Amino acid sequence: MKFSKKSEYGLRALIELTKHYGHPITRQQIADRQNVPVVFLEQILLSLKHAGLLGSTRGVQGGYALIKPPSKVTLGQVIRILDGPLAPIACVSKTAYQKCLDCPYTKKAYCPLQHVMGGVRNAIADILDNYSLENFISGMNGSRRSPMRRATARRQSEA
Amino acid sequence: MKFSKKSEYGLRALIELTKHYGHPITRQQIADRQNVPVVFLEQILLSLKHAGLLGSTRGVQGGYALIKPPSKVTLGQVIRILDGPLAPIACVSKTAYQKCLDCPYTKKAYCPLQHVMGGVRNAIADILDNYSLENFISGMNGSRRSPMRRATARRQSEA
DNA sequence: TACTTTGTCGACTTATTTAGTCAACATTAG
DNA sequence: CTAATGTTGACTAAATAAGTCGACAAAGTA
Repeated sequence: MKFSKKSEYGLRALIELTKHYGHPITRQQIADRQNVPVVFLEQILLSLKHAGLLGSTRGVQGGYALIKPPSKVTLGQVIRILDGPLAPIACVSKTAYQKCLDCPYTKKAYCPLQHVMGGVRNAIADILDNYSLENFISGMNGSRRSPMRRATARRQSEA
Repeated sequence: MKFSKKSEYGLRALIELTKHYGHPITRQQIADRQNVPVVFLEQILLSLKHAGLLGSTRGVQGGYALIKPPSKVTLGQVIRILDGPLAPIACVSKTAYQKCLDCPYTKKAYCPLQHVMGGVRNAIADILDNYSLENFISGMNGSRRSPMRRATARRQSEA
């Protein structure tokens, strides 16, 4: 149940890109500051570009830049681009539903696994789809006003 | 971010074992009813046995049986046995914490990724560690008295 | 123009994990 | 004894993850 390095690096790259919103920065700068392998990072940046989150300019003074407002990009979007659906099993995904072929329960409502995993999927998506890049970088300093609070305050105390 | 087939099959096997709590059933019966490859299932049952959840008797009339009360076994336990930690990144795991070596943020509190992923980990663990096998099989019929309700009712409506 | 800096693309490699399979063996009931 | 069952460890094949490489394209600068 882990996210891949791709997602991790991608999100870390977006920290830098969000900080520099409005100005392009090079892969090399991102790689250095976030300590990720530059040639692997390249792949990731390209994926994010093709998905419409980043723009790029070539040549001297070139680089990548975030082209969507940080408040409009959620971590859920980013992770889906780089890692695929959030759902722990395909038959409870809302963005990439797939019927599970070997499941012995014909009716959705009768499958205990689907029941509980649907809950897990929603819990994950509820956090990640409501957490923007703006929230993301502000979670870095001492601020406690991020939307995380609303979403997890109760749970934190129980877990 | 998926659970492996191992976890899925293991949980499905436990549906059968919980239904037959008190009496051993054979791998073959479990495999047939839950539609999983019998030789792969074997591995899984052994892991669950070594972890202390199942007992077994050999020979004719033998088989596997759940030896812990269904109300005392949580899905979180089972998944940790078969799939490892629930946390989406190792540095937020409570049961298998590992420092992330390439993270540029020296202080835990300053890492945005750790901040949000900690929330995700707690959301997942809160569901799975509070969901027992008893709840699991009762989620199968029309019952709406499972603890899932408390944990996810609000979230469901938002996601 | 030529050169340097940067991004673009596709193919390639390598390691790890997943999802199984197999064969030999141990135990128990009848 | 023997048939049914669990036990163990090694093995394999396919997929995925993680990362590399080389040739090329564009944009600015001398």
